[in-house]
Amino acid sequence: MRIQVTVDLVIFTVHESALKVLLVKRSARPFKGRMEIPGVVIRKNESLEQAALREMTEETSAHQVYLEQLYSFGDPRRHPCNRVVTVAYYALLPADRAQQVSGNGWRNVDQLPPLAFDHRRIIDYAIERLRNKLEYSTAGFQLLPKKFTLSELQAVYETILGKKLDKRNFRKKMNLLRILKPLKEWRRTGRKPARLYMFVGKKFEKLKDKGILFPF
Amino acid sequence: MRIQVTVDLVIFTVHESALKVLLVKRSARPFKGRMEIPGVVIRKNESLEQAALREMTEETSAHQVYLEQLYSFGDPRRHPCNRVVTVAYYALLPADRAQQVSGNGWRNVDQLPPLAFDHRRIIDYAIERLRNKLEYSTAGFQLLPKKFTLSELQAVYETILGKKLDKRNFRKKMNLLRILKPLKEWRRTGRKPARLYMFVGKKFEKLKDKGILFPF
DNA sequence: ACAAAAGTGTTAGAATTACACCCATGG
DNA sequence: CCATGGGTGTAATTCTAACACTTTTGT
Repeated sequence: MRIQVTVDLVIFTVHESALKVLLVKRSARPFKGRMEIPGVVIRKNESLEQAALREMTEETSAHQVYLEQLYSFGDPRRHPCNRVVTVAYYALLPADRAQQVSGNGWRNVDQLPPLAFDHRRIIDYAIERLRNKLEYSTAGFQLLPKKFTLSELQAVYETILGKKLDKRNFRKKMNLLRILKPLKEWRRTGRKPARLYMFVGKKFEKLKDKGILFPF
Repeated sequence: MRIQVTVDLVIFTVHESALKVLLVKRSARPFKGRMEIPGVVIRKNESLEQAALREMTEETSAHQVYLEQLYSFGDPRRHPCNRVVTVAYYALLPADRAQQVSGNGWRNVDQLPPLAFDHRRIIDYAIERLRNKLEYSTAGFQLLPKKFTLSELQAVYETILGKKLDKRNFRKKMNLLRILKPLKEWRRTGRKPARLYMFVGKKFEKLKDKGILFPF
């Protein structure tokens, strides 16, 4: 039977204390003119992940990003005309690199416009996954530039989890984890200069496997 | 481009202190004669989940089972002839109902024969997911009959996690969770009769959302 | 009476949580 | 000199993990 397989991408970033996703405007029917998340039809000789990376690069020019398969959506009525099964991925783009993305596609996840297909549901599902992932992995670091302050890191956690965290407990925990390297550099944007840190763990490390959990 | 979409099923059960998966023998090429996990090509008007349920019923005659999407595998070389993207699901079949499955397809996950395609990898991935799921959900209960003893429940946990648990701590935790209803029935298979319990939580409840975690 | 599995509490250590003040800088 | 965000420690509580003996039954 004739089925089209696509890969759709929920690309997250955090900016100005808000979790944002990258949307693009549909130029074809159906849903012409509506916003949607970026997607591609997979090619003959590429894997699902390769297709996701290809689309990621096309939309953001970004390489080396955190990218993870989210879920596959295959309801026969999700596309009004054809039968399209989509394998959704989500990606985390550091704030500094998100600024370089051309166009103006970043939308606050709390203020999404009507979207094409079931893309709203896909985004909702991705947010849920991201929240969970934050607690037992180092995904949060993938949303920050290479060098960042502890306040910036905490702000990412607070934004995604949607709640305030205690500054001292947060820092204590980060110290314990031993995945941050303090640099001899300070950021002088606010009043008192803030120390910069680098993430030094492995990119996709599961902290749970080491018996470590973020207790937030 | 022409792609076939299938749904493959990793069906788990626990029997005689071993985690088992249901395998079937391939009757068609390629890999004719090898064992594989059950799979179906999706039909025009069914969703992915419906296809998974259809195959589940076909193989086990079981309804009302725990079924969850696992991951989608789409490497262009995973099928030697065609391009096949498979959406893998995994299911948990209670021990008593697993005995009623015709044929002799249950294999210990520690002693898997060579499998067709990338099915070995799919099973390995499903095991990993199941282990994780056990810790923050009530998935473990789905592998037991409606009524069960605490020792049987503990055995399921020990089997899947691959390690011994402390009996008193295990029971203390189960008490705290308040998801077990003690019955006025006892099982008289061993020496001292063991009290039977029923699971009374919601089927797919995420205990984490209630701030509850299995600490094993 | 003995073997086998059922059942039951306590305690030490670890992790989590709540909480308040001083510091360095720019304006 | 003051407003702003950076930075730091302790104590109470909760959770986890280690540990051994008694009970009940069938043989």
